[in-house]
Amino acid sequence: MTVSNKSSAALKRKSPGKRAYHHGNLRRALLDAALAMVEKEGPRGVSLRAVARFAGVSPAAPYRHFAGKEGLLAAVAEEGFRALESKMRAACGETDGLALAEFRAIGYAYVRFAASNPSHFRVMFGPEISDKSEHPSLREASDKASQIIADAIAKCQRPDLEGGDTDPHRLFISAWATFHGLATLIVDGQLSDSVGSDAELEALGNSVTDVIYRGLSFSGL
Amino acid sequence: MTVSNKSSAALKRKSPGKRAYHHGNLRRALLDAALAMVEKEGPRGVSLRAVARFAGVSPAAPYRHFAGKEGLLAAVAEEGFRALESKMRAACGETDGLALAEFRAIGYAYVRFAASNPSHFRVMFGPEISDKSEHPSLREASDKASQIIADAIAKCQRPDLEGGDTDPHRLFISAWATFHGLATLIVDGQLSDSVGSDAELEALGNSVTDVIYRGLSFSGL
DNA sequence: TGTACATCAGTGAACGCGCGTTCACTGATGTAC
DNA sequence: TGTACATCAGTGAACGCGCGTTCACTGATGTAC
Repeated sequence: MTVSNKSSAALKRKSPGKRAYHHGNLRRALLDAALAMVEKEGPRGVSLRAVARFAGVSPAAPYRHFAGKEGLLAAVAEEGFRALESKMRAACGETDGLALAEFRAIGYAYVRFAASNPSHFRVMFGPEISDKSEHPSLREASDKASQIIADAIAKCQRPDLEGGDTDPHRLFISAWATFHGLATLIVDGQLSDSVGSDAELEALGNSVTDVIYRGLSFSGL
Repeated sequence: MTVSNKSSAALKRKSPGKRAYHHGNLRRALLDAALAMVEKEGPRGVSLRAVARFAGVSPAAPYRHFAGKEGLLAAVAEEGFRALESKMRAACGETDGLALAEFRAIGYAYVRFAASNPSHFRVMFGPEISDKSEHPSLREASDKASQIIADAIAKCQRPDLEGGDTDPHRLFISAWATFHGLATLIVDGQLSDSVGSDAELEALGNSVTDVIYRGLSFSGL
């Protein structure tokens, strides 16, 4: 996280003690700093000045890389959605390819992503970015991540089963809501009594994913 | 919401045009103002000065009624938990008393509360109140509300069924996470495409509650 | 290889602003006699 | 019923602060010749 991201070229040029005028990879450093501050204060507590200070740079420097405060947060969120997408894809790939296994892997990946990256998660779903449509690449990243869940549901579809709601969009939302709810409760610390360890998180994640999968099994899936 | 809460005695005393030195029910007015501002800006965007301004009162006046900004927000949250509890109880009371019906009624009441009172919901679960244990009456209100869900789950318990996780606490969390997830997605506007109308909200609420109930039916409930 | 120069990524001072909280105060209220 | 007075719920000015953003600037970089 706080690893120096200076290019090796930059490292060769400078003696390590001396502060460089050019940072090397300020954009990356600002994103990391923003994440660190979200962790401490929550998304609304982030100030651009503090992020710059944290990165060891003047208050005006971030404007070379982002349109402003909201631009920085949108970039953080976008990065988060991309990471979430790749985690879900990876989890999917580790299964035997059965629809059920994929579904469970995706749900658990979603929850684990939130638990391991609470700052990202908060920015991704928080109210700080007032209008996502003003950040098209963010919107795109977010859509691609949702699509994975929707696809997994579609893949589970078994029209031979009966009973319950069969509207695929509502079933998608049911699944998403469950993953998202557990993720949110964890990130907001509402379950700190119940998820002290990784093992407990896993037990809980599996249990919840089980329940929702079984619920969906009745609904034409 | 913005109804005047002056006591009738106060109204008798003053001609309506004249600004009273004493407000009459400033505490109530400040809570309402805070809610209105959360609606617009999110919980972190609330400022005590703006709340006072909104209530037509000087910046120092709120300190007669609350310890400070966090005190005000804690009072808002506490009020929210009490309202949620009473909604869930009322919804429960309208059923025929069967465990299943109660469970569904409670879940739907939870989601509808969030959809109708997004400001309250955000403050109740947001990170603004850094440490709930510093506000004992808030904690108490929150615990009483959770207990209703936990009790409903316990009432559903049917030890004759087999399969799946049977830890009651994890099952409680599964149910809560699902209700909470749907509520959160709605409040954060993630589902604005899907829940334009009350009818759609009801369909979705029922669908999700169904899914989770059916999932739980497999788990010793 | 050396040099002139355009471009880029920073600086740091300054702007106007709204914030939370404290303070001495004052006007209204209600109660004891 | 009238009045003195304690209490209460407000006022408004002031404090020090950190914020987002703009601005003219300067030092570093890399490229063309």
